[in-house]
Amino acid sequence: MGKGEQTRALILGEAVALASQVGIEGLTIGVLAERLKLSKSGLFAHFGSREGLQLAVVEAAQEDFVARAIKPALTEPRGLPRLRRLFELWLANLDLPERPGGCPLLAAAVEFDDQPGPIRDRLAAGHRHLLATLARASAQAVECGHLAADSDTEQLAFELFGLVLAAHHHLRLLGDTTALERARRGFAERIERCQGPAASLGPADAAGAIA
Amino acid sequence: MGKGEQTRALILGEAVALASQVGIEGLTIGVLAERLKLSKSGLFAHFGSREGLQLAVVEAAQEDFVARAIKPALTEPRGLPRLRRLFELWLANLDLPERPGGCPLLAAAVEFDDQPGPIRDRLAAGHRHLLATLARASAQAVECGHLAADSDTEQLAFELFGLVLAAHHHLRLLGDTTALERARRGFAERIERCQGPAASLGPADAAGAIA
DNA sequence: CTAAAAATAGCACGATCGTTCGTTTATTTA
DNA sequence: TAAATAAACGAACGATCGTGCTATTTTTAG
Repeated sequence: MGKGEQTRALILGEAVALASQVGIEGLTIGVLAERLKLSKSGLFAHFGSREGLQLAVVEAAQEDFVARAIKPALTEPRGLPRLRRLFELWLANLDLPERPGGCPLLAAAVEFDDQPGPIRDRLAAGHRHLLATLARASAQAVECGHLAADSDTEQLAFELFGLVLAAHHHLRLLGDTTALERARRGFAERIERCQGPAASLGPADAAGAIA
Repeated sequence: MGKGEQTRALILGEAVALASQVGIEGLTIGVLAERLKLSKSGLFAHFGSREGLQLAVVEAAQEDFVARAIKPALTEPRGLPRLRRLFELWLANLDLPERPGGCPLLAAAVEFDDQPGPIRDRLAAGHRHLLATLARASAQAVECGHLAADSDTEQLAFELFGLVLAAHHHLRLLGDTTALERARRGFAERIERCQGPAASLGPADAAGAIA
């Protein structure tokens, strides 16, 4: 790795942290350069434009999320355990100490949801990817017999997304530390509903899936 | 109403619409003045500072939300009908034609959730108020026998919030027009869970509550 | 070790930001 | 209608924004 990519990565690390507080639109080349003790122009040269920086920040945050939440979840066995792990890691991502402002991607999604351009496109793509990952994990849980065969996995993914958003909202705006626990309860009870009387499992399988 | 308050209201109307697209932080006195064909300084005088403008915009948006969603819902009879109406009006508020950027309060909440100050305080207060309104409506539904006596109304309010947030997210970022329908399904099924086998209703009451 | 190349710094630009101030126009009051 | 008050304007300020240049330093390659 050349020196260029090295400092570029260093810049993006600080930029993602800063963006978690002030948002992607609040990111400023001057402030970022001052934090890193770089010159504005030196920093600027790495990205060619402000939008280039913003896009790079979004991509860095997305890669970080994949590395923190999605990839580790894949070590769990398919089905409910993996889905549960995914949800838990996702929640953990809302309150990282190195992200003082919460998840920068959620903030960016709200900031750019009505401003067409490459940033919005990238955010939407990542969003779709996460949604698909959730739905796939849910579908695998159905295949494994952990969830009822008639479960609507896309609806489930939608609602899990809602639980995380609500947790983020409550945690950050209200400082409500019970938010994460509420989200976990919502998850557990929502899953339970997919295992209702229609579920065609042996009791052993069902117990294993719940534990 | 003197001329001052009149134009002040006019300014805030345009400001709320603009803020729905660019956010509260994206609001600019210059741009706002140009849209209204006012001078920067003339507009500025109404609020004393940029933060004063931002705060006024938040308050105007909150009052508008109360007038659009909460107050009309109170015309419904207590209990489930009122809760249902509240949820429906809330969803309608996400996609108003005069708010091209969606709900400005949700956007503002994300923007300011980590920036202490009067704006954040005001947003948090409104948030708490809405949450309390949801929980109260749910509690009344329990009293009326529309929901099971052991329903956790605060947990319910939390999850309903999540459904709305998910709908907003999907609708605006992905342009997914099925998002509102997904939220409605989530609502219906979540309510159904509060009417489960533990519910001590006569069948007539239960049918009336569901219809 | 030296020359080519890459990375960073320094400086300046036009634009826009929020804000101040004095003036002018519009509105209300007497 | 005349005086008093309120509202809106116009110009300017210092600061900061993103960005384009040219130098200077640092890293890499031969």
